[in-house]
Amino acid sequence: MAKRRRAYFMDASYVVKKGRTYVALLLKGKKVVKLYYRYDPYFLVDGPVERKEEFLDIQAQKKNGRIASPIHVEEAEKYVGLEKKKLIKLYCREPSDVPAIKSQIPFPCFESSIPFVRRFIFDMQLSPFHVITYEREGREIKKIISVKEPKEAPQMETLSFDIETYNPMGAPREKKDPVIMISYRGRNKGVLTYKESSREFVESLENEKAVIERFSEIIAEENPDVIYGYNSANFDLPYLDARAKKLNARLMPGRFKGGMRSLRKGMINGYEIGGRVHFDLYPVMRFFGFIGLIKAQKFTLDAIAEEVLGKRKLDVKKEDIYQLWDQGGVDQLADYSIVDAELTYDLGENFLPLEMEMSSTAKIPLFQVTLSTSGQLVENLLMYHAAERKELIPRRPVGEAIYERLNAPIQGAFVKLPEPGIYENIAVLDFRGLYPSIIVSYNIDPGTLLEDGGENAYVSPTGAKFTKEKQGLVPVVLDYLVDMRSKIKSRLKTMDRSSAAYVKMNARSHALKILSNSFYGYLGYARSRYYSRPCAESVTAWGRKHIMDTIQKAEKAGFQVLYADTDSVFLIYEEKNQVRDFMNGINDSLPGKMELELEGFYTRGVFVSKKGGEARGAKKKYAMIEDDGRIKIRGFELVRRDWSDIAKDTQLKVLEAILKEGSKQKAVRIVRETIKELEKGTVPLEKLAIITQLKKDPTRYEIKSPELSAAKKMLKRGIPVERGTIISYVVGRKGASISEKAVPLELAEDYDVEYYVNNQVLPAVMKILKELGYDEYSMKVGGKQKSLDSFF
DNA sequence: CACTGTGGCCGTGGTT
DNA sequence: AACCACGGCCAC
Repeated sequence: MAKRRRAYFMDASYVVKKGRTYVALLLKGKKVVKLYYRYDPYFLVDGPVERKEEFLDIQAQKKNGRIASPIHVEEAEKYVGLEKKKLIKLYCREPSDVPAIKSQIPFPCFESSIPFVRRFIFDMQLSPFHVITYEREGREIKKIISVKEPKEAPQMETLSFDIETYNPMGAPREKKDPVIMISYRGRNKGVLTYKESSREFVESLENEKAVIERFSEIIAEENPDVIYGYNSANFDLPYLDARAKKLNARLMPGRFKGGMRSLRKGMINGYEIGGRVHFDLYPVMRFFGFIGLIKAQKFTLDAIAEEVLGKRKLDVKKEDIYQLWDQGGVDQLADYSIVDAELTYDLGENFLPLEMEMSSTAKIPLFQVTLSTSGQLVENLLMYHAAERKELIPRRPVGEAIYERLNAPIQGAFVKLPEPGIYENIAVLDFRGLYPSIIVSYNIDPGTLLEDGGENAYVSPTGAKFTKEKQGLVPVVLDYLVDMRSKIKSRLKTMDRSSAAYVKMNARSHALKILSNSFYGYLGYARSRYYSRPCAESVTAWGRKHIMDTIQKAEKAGFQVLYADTDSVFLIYEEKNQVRDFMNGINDSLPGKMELELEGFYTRGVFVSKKGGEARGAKKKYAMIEDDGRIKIRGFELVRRDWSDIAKDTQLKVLEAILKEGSKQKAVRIVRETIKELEKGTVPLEKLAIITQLKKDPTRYEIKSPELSAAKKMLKRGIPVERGTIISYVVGRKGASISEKAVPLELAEDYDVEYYVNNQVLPAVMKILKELGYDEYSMKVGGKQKSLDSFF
């Protein structure tokens, strides 16, 4: 007797039982359950449809020696561009049969490399965290009746954890060095260890094995849906796993007896916990840093917690941990450990709503979303909607095709050269979501691109034509995302900012923005299934056309156009209403979803010249002050992490003196004072650190550089350095070249005054002070400025 | 192997 | 001194 039930769809995996494939769905209703759905994997063949039965005779040998054959064949019809196409649909016994059978087929195969669980999500049109209504018999789902967006998000149970290890040699060795503490924070919080402590939150157990087993019990008691860690996929979980094996300890962090499994997903390492979501904050923070959502100098827990939460870790050095453990510092260590678990928990709670929205928007289960790149999110969403529209999903490019794409870059945006100087009354107009709005308005899609002819079409400045007859996949999906976001944004304005609903909707708005901003890049991404050079070229060509038209019209209307970059124009105005009238006029002439917006009015702004000298202005470098006193700074050294704080702080003070107070005397005084302090030799080393990431493995560099030289000094001291490590270095006094002088911050003892004056502070401020008529000499010896002309 | 795209600035160490 | 390649980070 079938029972009808409703539950949130949380995650899915698959199992093969008695030679048949079952999708295992993780569902959350009153309780969390795991139920099974019979579903056969399949793929498509572009071959002779009338002889489809012959494909059933294929016998393919798998890697494990077993023979695989298709179990069923049928005809399928799919759209390819604007045409319909007949294909052969071959069903297989289990997912691992697909590549084997495919390799025996002498015709083009499609949709064979889509992971089976994703395939199921597409075909059933599931969304993570949506509510499904289904009929079940025993542990089996017989039918999925509906998938609906719930009014309320599921209440997620969460738990964070962190481990401390004994580390007399610096880095702990998993064969020898024990786990000495495990801290956690969920509904309860605490620290597990095997020495005595006076802290009430510490639970002292008999030995390391008991600590690990007690941790398993705690997880079972708390029963979290999500387990947070910080770098836990690379360190904590593999380490715990290795120790548990060595000690023969029972480590069962999963549900339904699910184990742990390490997996590589592109460049990112993941560690799966069966039946729960392992949410490692570290790769997610890297991703958010990469797309500019968070701004952090480093991606350590300490740095991110400070940036995001305004909280710091306790001050215990990693290399001192074993000494604290040995020398009666268990209480101190426990305090340190529990703060780590709490910070990780707070970060997790902070980012969980956004990741859940990314998950349900991109149709990728949460664990996978935490390991996904922008390209994978867009690709998955497009495949999901391609399945919905019965469109054939294009294959991923391989080999030579990728290199061809990489070797043929696409012309990008237009940037207008600014005239250096100090200006007053600047208005900034910009196109809202320029590239997405172009894609939607001109129906740009690989499938709407017309080969030749075609009457009813948009013609791009490159000559490419896009039909107006049928809306393409990319424009449809993008239109939906952009439209939903604008609706959510207006709803948000009426909502109580502290409510759970607001947090969720705000996260969704963010998720939609991240996704929609990635579509253009994905069209030009060499490894994209939907790569299209004509499409990507048309997007930027239309972008250049619209911004240049706007500049031309602004000049015709009597404005001086100071600067423009991609989607924005900077005008010098006399009356604000003239700017608004001009903008309205432009908007009347724009097609579809395109819109020019007023970004803001600025009372004063600085544009500087390029380093090379001359009067040529520098692009992408300016500072402006708004009517309300807020300062907007772009491109200057002070927004870059690879400049020292002493240079950045001085540059900021100089800009403020000029923009806020209009006082060049004050600006000069600030520079002279900074130089004096540097010469005294009393500036703290932290203010002199230059932060740079090693993007390659340290052995693979062709050239010498200060950061590489500092990295080598770290390696010599046994501090690990690898691709991706972020190096902080100070230029010291010992050595001939700058590289030789570069010393990692933690080993630095002194600094080179000359370097910090001539290569850091002065270059940063002189660009600005040059616009006021000063030269370098006058900064150092306190002489008079070259020119007495006053700007203000 | 590689993190959606192109345009742009600039430091460092090297060559001419 | 002028110029270049490499490499990193930022604007959009």
